[in-house]
Amino acid sequence: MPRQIDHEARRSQIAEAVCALIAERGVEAATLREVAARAEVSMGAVQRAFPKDGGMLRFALDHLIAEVEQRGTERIAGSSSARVLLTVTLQEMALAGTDQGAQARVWLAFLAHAGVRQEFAAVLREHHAKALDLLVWIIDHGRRTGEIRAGLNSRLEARTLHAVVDGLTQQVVIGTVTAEDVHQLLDHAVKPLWT
Amino acid sequence: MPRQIDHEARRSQIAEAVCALIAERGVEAATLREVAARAEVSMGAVQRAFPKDGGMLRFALDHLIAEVEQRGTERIAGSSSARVLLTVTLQEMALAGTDQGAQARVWLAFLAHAGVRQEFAAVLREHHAKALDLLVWIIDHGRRTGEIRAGLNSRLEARTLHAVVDGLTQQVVIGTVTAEDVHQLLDHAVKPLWT
Amino acid sequence: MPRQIDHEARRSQIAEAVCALIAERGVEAATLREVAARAEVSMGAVQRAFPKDGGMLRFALDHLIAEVEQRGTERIAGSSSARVLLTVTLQEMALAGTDQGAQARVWLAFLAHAGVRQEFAAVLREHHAKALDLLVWIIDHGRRTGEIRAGLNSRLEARTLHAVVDGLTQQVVIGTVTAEDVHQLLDHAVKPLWT
Amino acid sequence: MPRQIDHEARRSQIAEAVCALIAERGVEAATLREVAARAEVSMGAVQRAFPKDGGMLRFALDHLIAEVEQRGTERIAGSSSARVLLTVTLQEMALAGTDQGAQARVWLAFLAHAGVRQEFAAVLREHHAKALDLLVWIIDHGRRTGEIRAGLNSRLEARTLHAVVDGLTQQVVIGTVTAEDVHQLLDHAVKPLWT
DNA sequence: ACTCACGGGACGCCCCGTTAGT
DNA sequence: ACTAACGGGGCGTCCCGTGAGT
Repeated sequence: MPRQIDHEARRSQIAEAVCALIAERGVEAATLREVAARAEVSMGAVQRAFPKDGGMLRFALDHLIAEVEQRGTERIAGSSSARVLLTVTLQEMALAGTDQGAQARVWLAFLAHAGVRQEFAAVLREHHAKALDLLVWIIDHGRRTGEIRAGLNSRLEARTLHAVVDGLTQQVVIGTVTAEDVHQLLDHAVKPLWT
Repeated sequence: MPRQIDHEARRSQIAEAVCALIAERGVEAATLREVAARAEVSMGAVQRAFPKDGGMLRFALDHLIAEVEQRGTERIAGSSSARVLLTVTLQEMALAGTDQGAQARVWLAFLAHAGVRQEFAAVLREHHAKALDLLVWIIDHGRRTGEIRAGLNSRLEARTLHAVVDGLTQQVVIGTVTAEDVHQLLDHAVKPLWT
Repeated sequence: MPRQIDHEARRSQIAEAVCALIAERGVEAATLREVAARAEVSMGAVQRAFPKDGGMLRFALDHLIAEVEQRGTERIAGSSSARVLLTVTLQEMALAGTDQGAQARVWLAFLAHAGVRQEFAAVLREHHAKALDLLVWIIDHGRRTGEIRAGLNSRLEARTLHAVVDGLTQQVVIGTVTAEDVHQLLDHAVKPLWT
Repeated sequence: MPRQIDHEARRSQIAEAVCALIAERGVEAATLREVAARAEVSMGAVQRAFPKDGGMLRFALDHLIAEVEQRGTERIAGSSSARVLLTVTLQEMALAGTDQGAQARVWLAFLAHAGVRQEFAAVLREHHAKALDLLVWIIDHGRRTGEIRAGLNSRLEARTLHAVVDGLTQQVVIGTVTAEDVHQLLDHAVKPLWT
């Protein structure tokens, strides 16, 4: 079924274009024409890939999430230290890497979009839950390894940390923090957890 | 002098309409026509109030910020306890009140918009700085009153707390936390500060 | 009744403005606002002077015609030579004077307008008839003085000459003839008449 | 190739509509919307045919000129008699045919427009020169065939005749002459030329 | 008498998603 | 599979004539 593979690749290619467009000019700029031009593909091809217009945006969000998750997964691969796991995960979640400005902007764009379109909020909630679970798991893991203090509510800590990274993403976008600041602030935020 | 009009009131009225529209359908829905209809005003009146279209959005943001700031100011009026000051301020900053869902959505919309339009980012940065300074001041105040532990970097703490409230605003919008959750999480986040 | 006089002066002043506007930007530019601004008068004053908008244009046409006629009258005053009378009259009718470019343009504008608005055509017809009668009278006068050949149909000659000057006005406007050319062509056109 | 369209035909169709509109309500009535409606075409189609609005009017003028020229060419086809050539040509130039009232009005409208818009004046000048050359050629031809008297300045005669027809066009528009009058006047105007 | 503000209609333009015809 | 052409909705803008209020 070779066609299917091409199809998926095409969708990814388009999703990239969508994200690029959103990063540059906002969600509303992700129109059929613009996307086709940016992806260097014919308009017809885009429509074939995404019969419904909304589907395109939706897929782009999924694509973005997958991208972020994979990037995080890669960076923590092989680590068993809770400290490393937690630090790296939070950094990745904050989208504060020097090459992630666009991603952060796109993320925020989707977030705002979710305020207005239910289905996107649902996707975001799902991702949020997954990320939260990961943090909880890491904290629990740290407790087991002794790196993290016992006697704290791991879910509560995870939620707080998640809030921090989300807040930092915003600051990255408006430009009040640098990647370095983010690292420093995250270090400070997790400090109370270490034994 | 002919027909006298309170221009500022008119602008505020329009700004309200703009925010309502953004809350419901996003920044892009805040077109001249829609705004005029929503504000129950003629299109011509809107244009007279805001000769340049961009000015309207910009003013709406200023209006929103002023609204939020005033609401915060009112709620902390008369308090001298750092604990109360800090708690209330953070709650207000998080826009988590049960009647603030719309405000939170609008805020996020502007945030996303700022990712794409420099001038909005500047406004947001300015507000951010102001809020941060307020937090720093409160923390320092708490230190003076002995409510807050000495030996901590108040700016660092303030930045962290600010990040937390920003993150919580997001969660309010996508619907993963309730107002109550926010209060609880904020309490937890500030706990390390108290003596 | 001093008020009435002022009123008439005001109307003339406005008519001048109307003509200036038409000369520069066409009939459609003669709006209430533009006229008021150009005449350095308040909009209200213009409306008081011309309750109906159409009346303004109409008056301006009358004004223009009066202007042209007076100018012609002045230039032929005192002449009894048919040759002079005819030559000067034709020159004036052609609106080819070096300072009459604007007048010619306005004239053509009204002409075109008359193609679309009956009442203006009527005014123009009336003026046309008057001018024609004048030419006939001059020719007959010339015959009586012996300057002009007998045995020609004066009305026919007058109509032809009128057509010539009208055509020349057009050429003045589009810029294919100079004032000098006009004089030369008119001389040539009347040559067959002289004894 | 997708849907094939004869662009030139479309443009002509639109030009017709433009002329019809101008004939009825003046140049200013030739707006995108009106033209589209009159040509029974969508606004988008008009814009595709004439990306710049000004181009539409300009093309309409070219179209009108071509129409007039072609009509003249057809009527003189096959004639070698200078008398016929000249008479017919002048009649056509005067736009005095019973079915040419609209054309005459449109012509005048463009003429007035040219007083205000340089580029139209240029087109008109060009057409004027061409028509003049034709008249000169016919007169010279008549001299060669002996139909027209020698010893006259053909250019001067041509210019005079041109002025006459232009003037007659005006009179057609304001309604002071009939088609018959025009023929009679033209006959009279050319009489001096015949041997 | 004057002027600011008004409501609104129409303008040119942009560009959207779709369709029809290779 | 591709794309030119489509119909059209909606944008911001302009500015008109009118009227309410000094």
